[in-house]
Amino acid sequence: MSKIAKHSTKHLINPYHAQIWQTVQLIPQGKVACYGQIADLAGLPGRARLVGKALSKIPECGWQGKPVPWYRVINSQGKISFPSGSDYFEKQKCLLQDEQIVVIGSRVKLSNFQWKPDLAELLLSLEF
DNA sequence: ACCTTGACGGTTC
DNA sequence: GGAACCGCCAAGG
Repeated sequence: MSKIAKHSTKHLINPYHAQIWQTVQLIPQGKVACYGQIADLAGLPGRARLVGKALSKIPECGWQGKPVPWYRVINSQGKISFPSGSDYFEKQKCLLQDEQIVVIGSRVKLSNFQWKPDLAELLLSLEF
């Protein structure tokens, strides 16, 4: 019986990650958000690095039936965090440009494209 | 239980 | 701009 408990623990969804995935799903298309911004909105202030971790572990099929737009998350300097030239870098850049977001080099102008949710919007969509 | 790693952030120079 | 430095703290070894 102890065998069963051990086995199931390993496959539980990490609640921090789930919360982050859910928050990332709120970023509207055509907008971007910073790692730290997502951490704050997800109720995990100061844990930007955890957001990166969570994004790297998004399930193949998305979360709760919806895709997680990981590519809309960039760092606080407005830059894509992958090393320029890497596969992920190029992929993220393409996906952003597909949404009419202007990417120069590795930079997006936050003053033009950063998502700024208002209070009402958050209260309606967040369930925690 | 201890140590290292990070898709980060802010401060400073 | 950008590079160095430090704070942060969950995850994985």
